[in-house]
Amino acid sequence: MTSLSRLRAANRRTVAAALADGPLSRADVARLTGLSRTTVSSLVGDLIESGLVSETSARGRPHKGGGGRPSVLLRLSVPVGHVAGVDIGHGHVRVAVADRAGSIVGEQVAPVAVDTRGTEAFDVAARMVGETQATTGVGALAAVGMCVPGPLDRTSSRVSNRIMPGWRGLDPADELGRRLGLPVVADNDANLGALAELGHGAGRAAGPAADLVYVKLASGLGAGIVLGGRLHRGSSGNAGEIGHVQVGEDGAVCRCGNRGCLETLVAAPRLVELLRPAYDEGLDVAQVLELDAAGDAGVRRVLSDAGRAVGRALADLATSLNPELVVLGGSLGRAASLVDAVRASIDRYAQPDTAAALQVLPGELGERAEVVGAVSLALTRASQT
Amino acid sequence: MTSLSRLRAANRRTVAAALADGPLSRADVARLTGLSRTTVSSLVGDLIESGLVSETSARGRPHKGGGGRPSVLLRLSVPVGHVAGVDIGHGHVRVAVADRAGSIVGEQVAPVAVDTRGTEAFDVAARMVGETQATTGVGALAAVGMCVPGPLDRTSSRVSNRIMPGWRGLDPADELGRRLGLPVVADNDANLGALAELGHGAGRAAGPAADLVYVKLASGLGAGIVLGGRLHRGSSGNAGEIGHVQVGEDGAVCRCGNRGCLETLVAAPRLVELLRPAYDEGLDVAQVLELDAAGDAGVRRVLSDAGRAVGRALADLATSLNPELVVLGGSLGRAASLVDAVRASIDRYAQPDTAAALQVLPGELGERAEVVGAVSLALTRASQT
DNA sequence: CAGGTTAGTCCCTGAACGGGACGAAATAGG
DNA sequence: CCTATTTCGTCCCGTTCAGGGACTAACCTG
Repeated sequence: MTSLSRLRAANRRTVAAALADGPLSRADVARLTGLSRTTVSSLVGDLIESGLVSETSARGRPHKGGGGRPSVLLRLSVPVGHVAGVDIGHGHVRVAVADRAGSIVGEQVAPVAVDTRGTEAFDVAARMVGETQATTGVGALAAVGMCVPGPLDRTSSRVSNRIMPGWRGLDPADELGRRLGLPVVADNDANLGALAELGHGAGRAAGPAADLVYVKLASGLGAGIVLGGRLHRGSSGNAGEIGHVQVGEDGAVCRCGNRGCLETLVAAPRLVELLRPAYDEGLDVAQVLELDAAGDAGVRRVLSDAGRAVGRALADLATSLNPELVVLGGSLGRAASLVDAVRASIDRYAQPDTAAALQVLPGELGERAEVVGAVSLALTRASQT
Repeated sequence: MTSLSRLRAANRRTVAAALADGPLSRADVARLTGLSRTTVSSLVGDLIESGLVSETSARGRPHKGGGGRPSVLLRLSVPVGHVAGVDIGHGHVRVAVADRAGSIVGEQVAPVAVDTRGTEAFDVAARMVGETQATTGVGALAAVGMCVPGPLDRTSSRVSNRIMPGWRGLDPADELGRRLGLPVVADNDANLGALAELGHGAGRAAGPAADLVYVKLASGLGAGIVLGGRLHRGSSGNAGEIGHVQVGEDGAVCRCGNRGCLETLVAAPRLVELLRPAYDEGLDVAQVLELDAAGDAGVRRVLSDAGRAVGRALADLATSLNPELVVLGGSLGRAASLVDAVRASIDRYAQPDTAAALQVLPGELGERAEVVGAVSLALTRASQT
């Protein structure tokens, strides 16, 4: 690859990036990119030839309104083919198939006891991908993104620590890739949730270079940290383990081996257990959320205590990072009293200027955040080929 | 600027970057950069003409050892001219003048009660820059970097909050720039300390894309956070305010307006005050460090208590960011019992995998870190013109 | 219908990279 | 000592790329 052809390739990408925002004419692209109309015309010719861009039948208005030849609007062609996203959680497997524009055309969920069944989840996931492909009539997949419920080692991409008992030392992307015969990329749930909310959820408005902390409150507690629009993974891939911040010298022993981890106080199963004596024997998270919405005092108390604890940890993190947005995701992320308590706790404990500049929002994607993030990951991978 | 001339400029920078590592021949540069010998020759011609590169008198060995025309070694010319760094601390002003290679040729310190005297520090700093210039026989300066003891607003570059009573709403770079008639760039002490230790101190070995947290323990407590080799400033420029993490509900009232800030427990003046009743009436930080080195039990107790508190906050931050290195700077950063306590506290409270992958080192630059960072900032600025 | 305006294209120039040939400067070997 | 060989650096020239100017296309206004 010569330096000159690299320049042309870079300019092609510049043009494609300009077109990503919306349908534009060649003249618009020239104005936006600073390239000459001649060059843009040539580059667009290349892009049309390689099928990445197409002319629409619609005509645009001339730039300055008045009379003049109308422009031909261009748009990025949605590349043919599809991708899949797989979300393996602690108690479920969720699969989505999407076209190359990111629109999900088919989705499927199944409850699976992932924690106790070792690698069975990969078999289930592979089967579900095939089924979803079949029911939606989709052909071969270009790539698969995958969500893993725990941190991955940055260099080996293996499951690094004690969080998933049956998976230690496993390379999940490789496991699923072997079963599907497809390229698979994996990342953890909080990171993918962060990507999803940044691109398609509560963080959309914050712009692509935002500093955002996504917190997943569900059976565990983890954070995905986006700084300058890019995921921060940490030097060994363990960044965002906010659930293992210590909040008490003599707290419960955590699955990570420490004592007093925040997660042991606020994980969803623990909250349900706290409430169960006073409510139904079969109380579950969905009912807790309903009770909270209905204003039940006991539930509110428990959720706002949890929110206060999480907010306390987030306040310290915000004081150090000064992000512009915190998104609360996971099954508990939409509980109003929890969100309110997080906000209050941040206002109380974070550095005042930082707290004033910080937005706290519930996630918009709910339990689908991870699979949407997995689809994004797959799209990124697919566009690299 | 056309796209084609931009390409040449980029290649010029590539060549210059290759030469930054050490003296190389044109052929070496071609092999390293992937550019052709012809192109490299042409680019080097440009660079020599503009004075950025020069041929050395030394001759290199041919690439594969054996016979062959010996190569002419090239090196980056140190650009003519000088820059200055100014460090305005709470009780002193320090000025350094350096050549364009970053070697400091003259340095000066004076005690100034900056906190209480408003903008007088700028007059003093301007005078000291002039004096240092005169005594070292240096001509006009290309740029000045400046260290401010508190956070700057990211957009307005003004002093944003209540930390410096006499400076509120001031634009320090503008103040000093007006007095000197020179371009001045400002940043806060922790950020500049981080840059200095990363480039010329304890972080040298970590590589240029490291994740590093520099903690300044002195009359205040702040952190400079470097992620992927770049300073993280936060959405409004308040990142790194680790001194204002809350450690006690009913702690002392802090200058930031909150109660129970970590800074109120571990700032150097507070530690000295704690110790004074048991020691000399005129006890100061330097003596405390001596007593610590000599093994004095009382001092060790106080310093390790402080280290434990700081380590506690750093452990939480590390659990979230998973950095590879923490550098302890500021006047207290070299106190062995404090460093040990920080290390122990991180091992105790941080997520175990993260703690295992994390190095904790005392700063190598001591109280000169800020001025070295200010010089770096000035060099960056000067190379942009 | 004529004049004005904007979009897109064609042709050509100037700029940049890189391949090949060539002289320069050393070593190795006879 | 002389020649063959090897590597370095440069010169010449072809290829590729961006962009300016002229030209055509397509539409609006009066």
